[in-house]
Amino acid sequence: MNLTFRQLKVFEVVARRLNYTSAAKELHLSQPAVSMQIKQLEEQANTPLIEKLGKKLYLTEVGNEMYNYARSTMQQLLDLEETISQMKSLHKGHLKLAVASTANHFVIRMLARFARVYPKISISLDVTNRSTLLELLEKNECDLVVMGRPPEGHNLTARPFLENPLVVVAHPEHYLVREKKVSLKELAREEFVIREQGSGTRGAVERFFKEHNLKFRTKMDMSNNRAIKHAAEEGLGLAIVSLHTLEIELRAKTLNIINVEGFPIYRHWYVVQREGKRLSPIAKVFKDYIMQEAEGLIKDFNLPIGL
Amino acid sequence: MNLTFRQLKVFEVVARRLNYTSAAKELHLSQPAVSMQIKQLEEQANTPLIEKLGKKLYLTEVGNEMYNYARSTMQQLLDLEETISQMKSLHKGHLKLAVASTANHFVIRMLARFARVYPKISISLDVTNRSTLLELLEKNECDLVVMGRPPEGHNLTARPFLENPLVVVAHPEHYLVREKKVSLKELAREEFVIREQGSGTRGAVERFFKEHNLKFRTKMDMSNNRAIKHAAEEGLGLAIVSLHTLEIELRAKTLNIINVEGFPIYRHWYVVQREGKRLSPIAKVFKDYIMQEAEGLIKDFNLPIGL
DNA sequence: ATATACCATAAGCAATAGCTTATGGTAACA
DNA sequence: TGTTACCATAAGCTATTGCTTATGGTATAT
Repeated sequence: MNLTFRQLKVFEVVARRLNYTSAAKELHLSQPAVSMQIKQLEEQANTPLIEKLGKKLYLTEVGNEMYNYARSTMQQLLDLEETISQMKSLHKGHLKLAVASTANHFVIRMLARFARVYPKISISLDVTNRSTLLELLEKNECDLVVMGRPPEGHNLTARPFLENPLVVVAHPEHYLVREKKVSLKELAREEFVIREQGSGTRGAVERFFKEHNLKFRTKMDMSNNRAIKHAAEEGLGLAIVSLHTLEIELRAKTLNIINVEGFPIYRHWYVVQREGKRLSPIAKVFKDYIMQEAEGLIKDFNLPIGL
Repeated sequence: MNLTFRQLKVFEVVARRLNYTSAAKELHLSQPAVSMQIKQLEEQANTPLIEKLGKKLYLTEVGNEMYNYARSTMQQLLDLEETISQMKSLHKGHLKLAVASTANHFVIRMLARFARVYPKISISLDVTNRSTLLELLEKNECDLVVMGRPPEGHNLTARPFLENPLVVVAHPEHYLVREKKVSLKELAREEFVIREQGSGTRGAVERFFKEHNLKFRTKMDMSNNRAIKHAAEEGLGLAIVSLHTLEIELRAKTLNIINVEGFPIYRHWYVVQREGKRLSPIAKVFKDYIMQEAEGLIKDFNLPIGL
């Protein structure tokens, strides 16, 4: 059976009005055009759908079934159109994000504002490490990723949208905290608690030390940012972390920033997507949103760090 | 939006396989044919449905919605086909009947057997009086009617299928019951309990008396057949009823048939439909069924009446 | 670097979908 | 009995559909 939506539409009108001529008017067609559509539909169904007794039209039993089908199908089509149109107009839809652990804090802050503007969209947020992020991009399992500078050669498009200052922190009683200016040489004598090998932060710090021909000594490395800060609080070593993750600790004065020569190391946060990826409407809007708003939002919660 | 079933079908395969070439094979088409259908569907939706990242295909968010829609719609179409095919093959369907009150008894008996043969069909049975039956036919609100001879000039097709003997009954103690043969003259001295004016039975009886130049005196008329018989049982008068309605009373010996000259009056039951009415398959079968089986079925429960 | 697998695009062609106008037939109605 | 309202059918026309084959581009794998 090879129906057309046209046949169903015309049949729906005829079945409703039980009158070809007035159906033709409603459809802005000639009366024979209607007759033909019905005839074709009857040929497809291989059974009469409408019967004429005297002057009046009646639906046959099969015709009645077809009428139900026509209405149901056309309603479904309307629903689909509605859904698509909502998706396009961003009133609905799903946004799949993934962010580096370190970016979690301020991305969530931005998401909260964004979600208030588009209340009907739903969001998946995966907070994970760098290699998993790259994997997600690879498998096209998310729309956008927020992370540090991605490696070359993965067919990724990355746009920096926010500075990511790395600072050195220690617990308040650390002797370097009192120093007005700490040289790199002094710093290099310390031991550090820092993110694991392969993380963006770790890479940047190691490069920084290498550039200055200094040795970087790690006391401990961990994949959990909170744990790193906690270790620093406990005096296990100095920590080098993104300023954006320090809000609470600075407020609570459980950690202090050390004013080191050459610091903060300015890295950047990037919005990353697969090259050639056609973003969903909502993803496109979110990307624009963070590109524009990031600076302002961060300022709102940045604390004076005296640098 | 003006989709075609073809587009949906092709899209369904592509969305399922996420591979144009293999979809083309499944559909026995060339690969460009598939590309074009998808392209057209995307034009209709005015948004991409499938995206290619590297070598792999992915559904966009809207594409996923469309996929759900396509599957649902195609499933509905299958259901419709199934329903129609069942209707055609008589495994399903609805039979709308109406019968004269007097015919109720044996029609139900036939229906019971019929329903056993076609267990999945449903039946509406309207038991009502003659004028309502004609109205139902007029409005095409039933497939078939079983009644006495219908009047001319209603554009009806009527076929007699069963004799309908009208007999005179009285309660067992009535003095005429004992008579071997009662003349019409004797009968005419009696008063009768009978169906209302306009009913088939009443018409036939009045015509019968008129033909024999006798006066027909009614004691009481009622539209309910059971009430008529009950009145006769109570001795209110003689009743003239269809033999087919007497099974229980004869068995129970609460009424006796009086052997009157010229009785039974042989009338007929007719299957009636609107002229030109296209019967549904199941109605057609039922009509054939009662034309063939009526005699045999009636014999099964006819009682000897000693005529 | 080359081969391979896959999709997009273009050109061309036959079938038909989808109308239109004109006309004919029939039931209802006055 | 003619008139009216309605549906069916026929003829004819155009735009579109739905393919095909040929070809080109690109990401991945070797």
